[in-house]
Amino acid sequence: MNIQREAREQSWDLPIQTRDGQFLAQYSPKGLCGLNFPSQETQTRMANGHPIPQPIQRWHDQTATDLENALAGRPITEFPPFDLSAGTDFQQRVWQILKNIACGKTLSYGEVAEELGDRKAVRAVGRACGANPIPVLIPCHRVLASKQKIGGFSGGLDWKRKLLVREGVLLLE
DNA sequence: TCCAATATTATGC
DNA sequence: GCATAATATTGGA
Repeated sequence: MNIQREAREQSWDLPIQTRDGQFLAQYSPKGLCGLNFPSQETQTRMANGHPIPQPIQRWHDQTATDLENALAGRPITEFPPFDLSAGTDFQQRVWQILKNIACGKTLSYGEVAEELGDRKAVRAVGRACGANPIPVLIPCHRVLASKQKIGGFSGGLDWKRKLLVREGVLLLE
């Protein structure tokens, strides 16, 4: 694996208030690089007093709009730029596939693995999904286990169920 | 370089 | 249904 590690780049953390709580978006100079579910930590104000560059403010507006749509189960048409350079090649390949899953549709871990060309990499796919830095916008919640079973979710299974129900996806479990 | 851990899946009991 | 083996990738010792 060839991951070039640079000195810590500058980043900005900005909160997004939704009806489901306050999310926390993280930006690098290249784009959106992280999104956190509401928690005690995201309640604290992060971007207080720091100057926000104009492009990042624009990305953030887009992110906030997208997040509202995603939480409402509506399809997202336009994304802010993503900075996925923190992930490995394999992970970025998986995340790319996830972005292509239409709203209301689901894939199994095995199907994602087949898209990658290696049917046996199902387990690695699950691992890559768990490492997804931008849940909801990169719809890792649309990846289920076989037979429409829920599988797992890094942000908590309640979130996964809630998101899928709002998109009209029916689960077995 | 090796080893344990994983958001899996297919198979056998 | 539950236990188990097979399998790819990752991160840490």
